[in-house]
Amino acid sequence: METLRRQLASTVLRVPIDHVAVHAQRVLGNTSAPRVEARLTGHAFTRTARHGKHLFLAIDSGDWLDVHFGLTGDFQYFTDTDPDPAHDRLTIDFADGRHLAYHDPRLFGKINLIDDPARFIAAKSLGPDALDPRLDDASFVEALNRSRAIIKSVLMDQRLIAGIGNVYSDEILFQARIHPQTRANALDAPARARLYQAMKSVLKTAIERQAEPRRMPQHFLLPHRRAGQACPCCGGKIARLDTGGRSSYYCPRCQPAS
DNA sequence: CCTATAGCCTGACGGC
DNA sequence: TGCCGTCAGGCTATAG
Repeated sequence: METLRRQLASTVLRVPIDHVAVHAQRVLGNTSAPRVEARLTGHAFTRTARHGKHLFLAIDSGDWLDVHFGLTGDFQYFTDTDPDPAHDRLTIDFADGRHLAYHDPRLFGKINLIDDPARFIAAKSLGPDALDPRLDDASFVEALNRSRAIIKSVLMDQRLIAGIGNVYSDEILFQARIHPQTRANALDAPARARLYQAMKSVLKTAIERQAEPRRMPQHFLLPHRRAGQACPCCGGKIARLDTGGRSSYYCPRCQPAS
Protein backbone atom coordinates (compact mmCIF):
# COMPACT_ATOMS: atom_id res chain seq x y z
CA MET A 1 0.00 0.00 0.00
CA GLU A 2 2.84 2.37 0.85
CA THR A 3 4.54 1.46 -2.41
CA LEU A 4 1.39 2.25 -4.32
CA ARG A 5 1.00 5.54 -2.47
CA ARG A 6 4.51 6.61 -3.43
CA GLN A 7 3.92 5.70 -7.06
CA LEU A 8 0.78 7.79 -7.18
CA ALA A 9 2.44 10.66 -5.36
CA SER A 10 5.12 10.81 -8.03
CA THR A 11 2.79 10.51 -11.03
CA VAL A 12 -0.70 11.94 -10.64
CA LEU A 13 -0.46 14.93 -8.27
CA ARG A 14 -1.68 18.23 -9.74
CA VAL A 15 -2.59 16.61 -13.06
CA PRO A 16 -6.13 17.67 -13.95
CA ILE A 17 -8.73 14.92 -14.20
CA ASP A 18 -10.66 14.97 -17.48
CA HIS A 19 -13.07 12.16 -16.95
CA VAL A 20 -14.14 9.55 -14.40
CA ALA A 21 -16.20 6.43 -15.07
CA VAL A 22 -17.64 4.07 -12.49
CA HIS A 23 -18.12 0.57 -13.90
CA ALA A 24 -19.21 -1.20 -10.71
CA GLN A 25 -21.41 0.54 -8.17
CA ARG A 26 -20.45 -2.07 -5.62
CA VAL A 27 -17.00 -0.56 -5.02
CA LEU A 28 -18.54 2.72 -3.90
CA GLY A 29 -19.06 2.83 -0.15
CA ASN A 30 -20.58 6.04 1.14
CA THR A 31 -21.09 7.72 -2.21
CA SER A 32 -22.57 7.38 -5.68
CA ALA A 33 -21.21 7.38 -9.21
CA PRO A 34 -22.57 10.84 -10.06
CA ARG A 35 -21.09 12.27 -6.89
CA VAL A 36 -17.63 10.79 -7.44
CA GLU A 37 -17.65 11.88 -11.06
CA ALA A 38 -18.72 15.41 -10.14
CA ARG A 39 -16.18 15.78 -7.34
CA LEU A 40 -13.24 14.61 -9.45
CA THR A 41 -13.90 15.86 -12.96
CA GLY A 42 -12.02 19.10 -13.59
CA HIS A 43 -10.12 18.73 -10.33
CA ALA A 44 -6.76 17.25 -9.37
CA PHE A 45 -5.22 15.27 -6.55
CA THR A 46 -2.96 17.43 -4.41
CA ARG A 47 -1.43 15.00 -1.94
CA THR A 48 -1.50 11.46 -0.65
CA ALA A 49 -1.68 9.84 2.75
CA ARG A 50 -1.91 6.31 4.06
CA HIS A 51 -3.10 4.65 7.23
CA GLY A 52 -2.82 0.89 7.38
CA LYS A 53 -4.32 -0.43 4.18
CA HIS A 54 -6.25 2.75 3.43
CA LEU A 55 -4.94 5.11 0.78
CA PHE A 56 -6.11 8.72 0.90
CA LEU A 57 -5.99 11.11 -2.03
CA ALA A 58 -6.64 14.79 -1.35
CA ILE A 59 -8.73 16.52 -4.01
CA ASP A 60 -8.17 20.23 -4.68
CA SER A 61 -11.85 20.79 -3.93
CA GLY A 62 -11.16 19.95 -0.28
CA ASP A 63 -12.53 16.41 -0.22
CA TRP A 64 -10.53 13.21 0.02
CA LEU A 65 -10.85 9.94 -1.78
CA ASP A 66 -10.41 6.91 0.48
CA VAL A 67 -9.29 3.84 -1.45
CA HIS A 68 -9.17 0.32 -0.07
CA PHE A 69 -8.17 -2.62 -2.24
CA GLY A 70 -9.71 -5.57 -0.43
CA LEU A 71 -8.05 -8.85 -1.35
CA THR A 72 -7.30 -8.41 -5.01
CA GLY A 73 -7.38 -4.74 -5.89
CA ASP A 74 -4.71 -2.46 -7.29
CA PHE A 75 -4.24 0.49 -9.59
CA GLN A 76 -3.25 -0.12 -13.19
CA TYR A 77 -2.07 2.46 -15.66
CA PHE A 78 -3.08 2.10 -19.27
CA THR A 79 -2.81 4.16 -22.44
CA ASP A 80 -5.18 5.18 -25.20
CA THR A 81 -4.05 2.30 -27.38
CA ASP A 82 -4.45 -0.30 -24.61
CA PRO A 83 -7.84 -1.88 -24.15
CA ASP A 84 -9.38 -1.08 -20.76
CA PRO A 85 -8.08 -3.64 -18.26
CA ALA A 86 -10.57 -6.34 -17.34
CA HIS A 87 -12.28 -5.79 -13.98
CA ASP A 88 -11.60 -2.08 -13.98
CA ARG A 89 -14.27 -0.97 -11.56
CA LEU A 90 -13.47 2.72 -11.87
CA THR A 91 -11.30 4.58 -14.34
CA ILE A 92 -9.77 8.04 -14.13
CA ASP A 93 -8.59 9.81 -17.27
CA PHE A 94 -5.98 12.53 -16.72
CA ALA A 95 -5.34 15.56 -18.88
CA ASP A 96 -1.81 14.38 -19.66
CA GLY A 97 -3.18 11.33 -21.48
CA ARG A 98 -2.60 8.93 -18.63
CA HIS A 99 -5.37 6.58 -17.57
CA LEU A 100 -5.66 4.95 -14.18
CA ALA A 101 -7.88 1.95 -13.48
CA TYR A 102 -9.05 0.81 -10.07
CA HIS A 103 -8.79 -2.89 -10.77
CA ASP A 104 -10.52 -5.30 -8.40
CA PRO A 105 -11.69 -8.70 -9.72
CA ARG A 106 -13.28 -9.91 -6.48
CA LEU A 107 -15.01 -6.67 -5.63
CA PHE A 108 -13.91 -6.71 -1.99
CA GLY A 109 -12.44 -3.22 -2.22
CA LYS A 110 -14.19 0.03 -1.40
CA ILE A 111 -13.88 3.66 -2.39
CA ASN A 112 -15.28 6.42 -0.17
CA LEU A 113 -15.56 10.16 -0.52
CA ILE A 114 -14.63 11.68 2.84
CA ASP A 115 -13.86 15.09 4.24
CA ASP A 116 -11.13 14.20 6.72
CA PRO A 117 -8.89 11.10 6.94
CA ALA A 118 -8.36 11.48 10.69
CA ARG A 119 -12.07 11.44 11.34
CA PHE A 120 -12.57 8.53 8.97
CA ILE A 121 -9.85 6.55 10.77
CA ALA A 122 -11.48 7.25 14.12
CA ALA A 123 -14.93 6.28 12.85
CA LYS A 124 -13.54 3.00 11.53
CA SER A 125 -11.85 2.37 14.89
CA LEU A 126 -8.55 1.71 13.18
CA GLY A 127 -5.56 1.29 15.45
CA PRO A 128 -2.26 3.13 14.94
CA ASP A 129 -0.43 2.40 11.71
CA ALA A 130 2.06 -0.41 12.18
CA LEU A 131 4.97 1.85 11.17
CA ASP A 132 3.87 4.87 13.21
CA PRO A 133 6.84 5.76 15.48
CA ARG A 134 4.30 6.50 18.20
CA LEU A 135 3.47 2.80 18.20
CA ASP A 136 6.39 2.02 20.48
CA ASP A 137 7.36 -1.13 22.28
CA ALA A 138 5.33 -0.30 25.37
CA SER A 139 2.04 0.35 23.61
CA PHE A 140 2.54 -2.72 21.41
CA VAL A 141 3.00 -4.94 24.45
CA GLU A 142 -0.04 -3.37 26.08
CA ALA A 143 -2.15 -4.15 23.01
CA LEU A 144 -1.01 -7.79 23.08
CA ASN A 145 -1.71 -8.21 26.76
CA ARG A 146 -5.28 -7.07 26.33
CA SER A 147 -6.10 -9.98 24.01
CA ARG A 148 -6.58 -13.67 24.62
CA ALA A 149 -7.01 -14.39 20.89
CA ILE A 150 -4.36 -16.22 18.88
CA ILE A 151 -1.46 -13.97 17.94
CA LYS A 152 -2.02 -14.49 14.22
CA SER A 153 -5.50 -12.94 14.45
CA VAL A 154 -4.29 -10.20 16.75
CA LEU A 155 -1.60 -9.06 14.31
CA MET A 156 -4.25 -8.85 11.60
CA ASP A 157 -6.81 -7.04 13.78
CA GLN A 158 -6.90 -3.57 12.22
CA ARG A 159 -8.45 -2.09 15.38
CA LEU A 160 -5.31 -2.91 17.36
CA ILE A 161 -2.67 -2.23 14.70
CA ALA A 162 -3.49 -1.09 11.19
CA GLY A 163 -1.66 -2.36 8.14
CA ILE A 164 -0.72 -6.00 8.67
CA GLY A 165 -2.36 -8.62 6.46
CA ASN A 166 -2.15 -12.37 6.07
CA VAL A 167 1.16 -12.66 4.24
CA TYR A 168 3.12 -10.22 6.37
CA SER A 169 1.70 -11.55 9.63
CA ASP A 170 3.10 -14.95 8.65
CA GLU A 171 6.44 -13.33 7.85
CA ILE A 172 6.53 -11.46 11.17
CA LEU A 173 5.70 -14.59 13.19
CA PHE A 174 8.29 -16.59 11.25
CA GLN A 175 11.05 -14.11 11.98
CA ALA A 176 10.02 -13.82 15.61
CA ARG A 177 9.97 -17.65 15.87
CA ILE A 178 6.43 -17.68 17.27
CA HIS A 179 3.75 -20.27 16.51
CA PRO A 180 0.69 -18.63 14.87
CA GLN A 181 -1.76 -20.10 17.40
CA THR A 182 -0.01 -18.83 20.52
CA ARG A 183 -2.39 -16.80 22.67
CA ALA A 184 -1.36 -13.15 22.53
CA ASN A 185 -1.38 -12.66 26.29
CA ALA A 186 0.61 -15.86 26.78
CA LEU A 187 3.70 -14.53 25.02
CA ASP A 188 6.61 -13.97 27.36
CA ALA A 189 8.61 -10.76 27.38
CA PRO A 190 11.38 -11.93 25.03
CA ALA A 191 8.81 -13.20 22.52
CA ARG A 192 6.93 -9.91 22.59
CA ALA A 193 10.17 -8.02 22.04
CA ARG A 194 11.08 -10.23 19.08
CA LEU A 195 7.61 -9.73 17.64
CA TYR A 196 7.82 -5.95 17.87
CA GLN A 197 11.24 -5.88 16.22
CA ALA A 198 10.08 -8.27 13.48
CA MET A 199 6.97 -6.21 12.77
CA LYS A 200 8.94 -3.03 12.21
CA SER A 201 11.78 -4.60 10.26
CA VAL A 202 9.60 -6.77 8.01
CA LEU A 203 7.44 -3.84 6.96
CA LYS A 204 10.44 -1.57 6.41
CA THR A 205 12.17 -4.19 4.29
CA ALA A 206 8.99 -4.79 2.29
CA ILE A 207 8.74 -1.09 1.49
CA GLU A 208 12.42 -0.90 0.54
CA ARG A 209 11.84 -3.72 -1.93
CA GLN A 210 8.63 -2.16 -3.27
CA ALA A 211 6.67 -5.09 -1.82
CA GLU A 212 7.70 -7.27 -4.74
CA PRO A 213 7.79 -10.90 -3.62
CA ARG A 214 10.66 -11.64 -6.02
CA ARG A 215 12.82 -9.02 -4.36
CA MET A 216 12.34 -10.23 -0.80
CA PRO A 217 15.45 -11.61 0.94
CA GLN A 218 15.83 -15.38 0.58
CA HIS A 219 15.93 -15.78 4.34
CA PHE A 220 12.37 -14.46 4.49
CA LEU A 221 9.49 -16.93 4.60
CA LEU A 222 7.71 -15.12 1.77
CA PRO A 223 9.66 -16.63 -1.17
CA HIS A 224 8.99 -20.09 0.31
CA ARG A 225 5.46 -19.55 1.55
CA ARG A 226 3.87 -22.78 0.31
CA ALA A 227 3.10 -26.05 2.05
CA GLY A 228 5.96 -28.52 1.61
CA GLN A 229 8.59 -25.95 0.64
CA ALA A 230 11.88 -25.98 2.49
CA CYS A 231 12.22 -23.59 5.42
CA PRO A 232 14.98 -21.07 4.55
CA CYS A 233 16.26 -21.35 8.13
CA CYS A 234 16.28 -25.06 9.03
CA GLY A 235 15.41 -26.82 5.77
CA GLY A 236 12.31 -28.42 7.33
CA LYS A 237 8.97 -28.43 5.59
CA ILE A 238 6.72 -25.39 5.68
CA ALA A 239 3.25 -26.32 6.96
CA ARG A 240 -0.18 -24.79 6.48
CA LEU A 241 -2.68 -24.13 9.21
CA ASP A 242 -6.22 -22.79 9.28
CA THR A 243 -6.38 -19.81 11.62
CA GLY A 244 -9.55 -17.80 11.84
CA GLY A 245 -10.59 -18.73 8.33
CA ARG A 246 -7.26 -17.67 6.82
CA SER A 247 -4.29 -19.81 5.88
CA SER A 248 -1.17 -19.51 7.98
CA TYR A 249 2.11 -20.83 6.67
CA TYR A 250 4.83 -21.50 9.20
CA CYS A 251 7.78 -23.71 10.04
CA PRO A 252 6.82 -26.21 12.75
CA ARG A 253 10.45 -26.64 13.73
CA CYS A 254 11.43 -22.96 13.91
CA GLN A 255 8.07 -21.89 15.35
CA PRO A 256 7.14 -24.61 17.85
CA ALA A 257 3.94 -24.40 19.88
CA SER A 258 4.77 -23.38 23.42
C1' DC B 1 -17.32 -6.53 26.37
C1' DC B 2 -14.58 -10.45 23.97
C1' DT B 3 -13.51 -14.08 20.50
C1' DA B 4 -14.66 -17.01 16.66
C1' DT B 5 -17.04 -17.98 12.46
C1' DA B 6 -19.78 -17.38 8.00
C1' DG B 7 -20.32 -14.79 4.09
C1' DC B 8 -19.25 -11.70 0.50
C1' DC B 9 -17.11 -12.34 -4.82
C1' DT B 10 -14.32 -14.06 -8.91
C1' DG B 11 -10.34 -16.23 -11.13
C1' DA B 12 -6.24 -19.34 -11.31
C1' DC B 13 -4.48 -23.68 -10.74
C1' DG B 14 -3.85 -28.70 -10.24
C1' DG B 15 -5.75 -33.37 -10.50
C1' DC B 16 -8.68 -36.51 -12.67
C1' DT C 1 -10.36 -30.49 -23.15
C1' DG C 2 -13.58 -30.05 -19.36
C1' DC C 3 -15.00 -30.43 -14.77
C1' DC C 4 -14.21 -30.09 -9.87
C1' DG C 5 -12.18 -28.86 -5.73
C1' DT C 6 -9.01 -25.78 -3.50
C1' DC C 7 -6.96 -21.65 -2.72
C1' DA C 8 -6.64 -16.63 -2.65
C1' DG C 9 -2.33 -10.02 0.15
C1' DG C 10 -9.73 -8.44 3.62
C1' DC C 11 -13.47 -7.01 6.09
C1' DT C 12 -18.10 -7.02 8.25
C1' DA C 13 -22.04 -8.75 10.62
C1' DT C 14 -23.51 -12.04 13.61
C1' DA C 15 -23.36 -15.78 17.09
C1' DG C 16 -21.89 -17.67 21.29
